[in-house]
Amino acid sequence: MKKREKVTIYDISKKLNISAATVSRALNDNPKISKKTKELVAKTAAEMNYKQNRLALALKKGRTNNVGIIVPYIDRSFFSSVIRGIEEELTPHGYHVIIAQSHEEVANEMEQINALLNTQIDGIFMSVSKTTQSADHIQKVLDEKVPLVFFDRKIEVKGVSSVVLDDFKGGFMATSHLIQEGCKRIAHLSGDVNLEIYRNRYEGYKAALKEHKIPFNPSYVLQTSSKIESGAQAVEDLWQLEEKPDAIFAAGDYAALGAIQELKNRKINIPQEVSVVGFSNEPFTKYLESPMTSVDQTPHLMGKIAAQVFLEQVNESQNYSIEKKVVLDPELFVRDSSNRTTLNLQNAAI
Amino acid sequence: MKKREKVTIYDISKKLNISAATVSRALNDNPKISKKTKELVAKTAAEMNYKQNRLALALKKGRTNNVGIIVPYIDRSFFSSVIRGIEEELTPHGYHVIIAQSHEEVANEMEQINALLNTQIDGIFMSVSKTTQSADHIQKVLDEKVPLVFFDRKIEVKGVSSVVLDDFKGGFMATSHLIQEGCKRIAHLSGDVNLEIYRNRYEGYKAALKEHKIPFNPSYVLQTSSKIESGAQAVEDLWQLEEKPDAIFAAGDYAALGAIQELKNRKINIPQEVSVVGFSNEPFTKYLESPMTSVDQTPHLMGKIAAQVFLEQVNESQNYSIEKKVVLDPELFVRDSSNRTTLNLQNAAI
DNA sequence: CATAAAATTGCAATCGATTGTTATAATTTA
DNA sequence: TAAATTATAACAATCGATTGCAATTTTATG
Repeated sequence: MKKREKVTIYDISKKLNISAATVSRALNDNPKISKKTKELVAKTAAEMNYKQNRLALALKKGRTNNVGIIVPYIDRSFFSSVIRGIEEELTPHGYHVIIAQSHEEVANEMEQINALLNTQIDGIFMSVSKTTQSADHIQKVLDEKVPLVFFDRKIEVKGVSSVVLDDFKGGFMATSHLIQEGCKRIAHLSGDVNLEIYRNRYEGYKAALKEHKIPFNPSYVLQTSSKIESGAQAVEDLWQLEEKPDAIFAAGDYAALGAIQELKNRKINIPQEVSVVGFSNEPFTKYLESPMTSVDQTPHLMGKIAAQVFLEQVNESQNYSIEKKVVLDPELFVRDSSNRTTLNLQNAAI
Repeated sequence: MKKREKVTIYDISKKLNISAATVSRALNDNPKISKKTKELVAKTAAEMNYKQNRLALALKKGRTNNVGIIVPYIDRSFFSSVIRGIEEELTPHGYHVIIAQSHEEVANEMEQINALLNTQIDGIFMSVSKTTQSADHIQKVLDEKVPLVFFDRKIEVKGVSSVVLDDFKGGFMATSHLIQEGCKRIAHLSGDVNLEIYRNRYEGYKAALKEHKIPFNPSYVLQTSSKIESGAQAVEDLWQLEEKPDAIFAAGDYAALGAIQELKNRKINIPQEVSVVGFSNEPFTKYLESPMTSVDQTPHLMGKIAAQVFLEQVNESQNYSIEKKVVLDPELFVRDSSNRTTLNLQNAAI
């Protein structure tokens, strides 16, 4: 078993008795090289099965054509879809995508950032962890003049571009929808308020109530995690109240699912007695026997746009200080869990 | 806005009036360097915020500490879980994980392989696409002596390690379970027989029938895709038969879901009249109002083990020809869609 | 045919770190 | 105190490709 032996431009240059510089230029279609030489080099390179060593190129050019993506967990539907979007947008441009997980811990986030910076990536995409508060570690990225693009979860850092969902609007749409379906006492399961996205959904919820002159009742707002049990627990708590809610808008699909399960336990009809809307449009929502209404975050598109923002940034060459904020529109997928109107129509039709 | 200026060992060497070689050795704790110098260098490096350029290192050492993973789609639950497993196992060893998608096309698979080889990755993990037949492009990887590990979907290539599920056993377990639940006429939705995994599940199905002396009925076997509609269509077809099945074992969860939906359409009780078992244990299966029985492929573990196999391989230094075949045990998650026994107990209890 | 102009190609430095070999300084021994 | 050892550190080549500048060859012009 021979050792791996790679063919270099020097091997080609020796074989043809020309300089490596000429080989390099020929392969790069440099106008200073004659057609004959170019063809000869191309042919020989092919024969010798030459492959450009992109490592050497990267060292010389100072660009690796690798970008890093840091997310809490890669196997979460939302994140893997964003990653897919980024990969599909960047691959045609010759970039490779390196993924890293923070496991929702700032400490890991910092380590991953450092590790990525050491490998000389050309850019970083990230969605901050729940525990991220300060921007100190982010600053290091900026100090190295590495383009950074936040997606979905961001923190405010001057000079950093971001692509996020209009979570306020998402919350507003979801709540307005419930109001239009005739709900008056809408509870909200809010998710981790440490994250801006959840705060915005909450604000959207409040704004929708206000617009429709529905009084805001603080006891209808519970903070939940993204766990199913948390949603079930919330229903238990809510049902201790005198005035039970007639709708639940959860800032996450899992909490919404937990709520639905607990409501079913209590033999409460969905959506007639209580309508439920989730957030994220997780794949499972549409496969439920009675599918769940949810706000879609267009993750694939988010990834693609984040990639485009990055590309714009690297193409503006020297000026790395451009800051672009993209806000995507959410999309409400109305399904059985909140669809009183259509349901009535259906019933009427029967 | 100054240009990005990185600190190199030369900057340190100039500042301290020593050679770059000494700086390098000092940083690497080489015994030939005095303690004083080491401390001085370490201190200065920290002060100057020096970061080792792993690119230069990689060029010198011939190792990038990057590995590539090629999967059909990264946002499929199974694959993203495997990727997570690989990432978590390799990150502590200083490796970075580059991901690439084949979109189920050999052509893309080849391109991605070439692109990865050009970037000089240290290894490749892959799950072949449905359209992959020949091993020509795989051979290129071996020719370059790059360690390759197949996971889940593989093709037979000498010298390549693999980590797969015991799909035969999975099919056998699923079918045996149905038989134990009292089913006699078990249909099978087989998935793309071009892939070994589906052929194995099918074989497992047949073996279980045989073991329990249940006659094999070819008209109970339909080839489906991994689409929901495909499963629904299969039920339509099966219900044309004289003797309707009393159970369905689908080689994929989506086909199983489609089957369940169509059965419900036809007001057929699950599991009493027809029991259903899927394969993959997709997240949605357990969130269905009546959760679906499915065979779990332990993707996270599969990723971790694939990573371990890779690590063993690179540590065996020169000998790249070791070939390791790991076969993981599937796990059957019995849920409502096939659980007649417990259901009866429950009913009895009421 | 000589010379200027244009077209090709080669030389050598560079990117940043590593490492075998050699040189210098410090320490020990006679 | 001089010679022999040993401990430190410097030199220079290397990994593979790129590129400014110089050199050479070819073609054009007078």
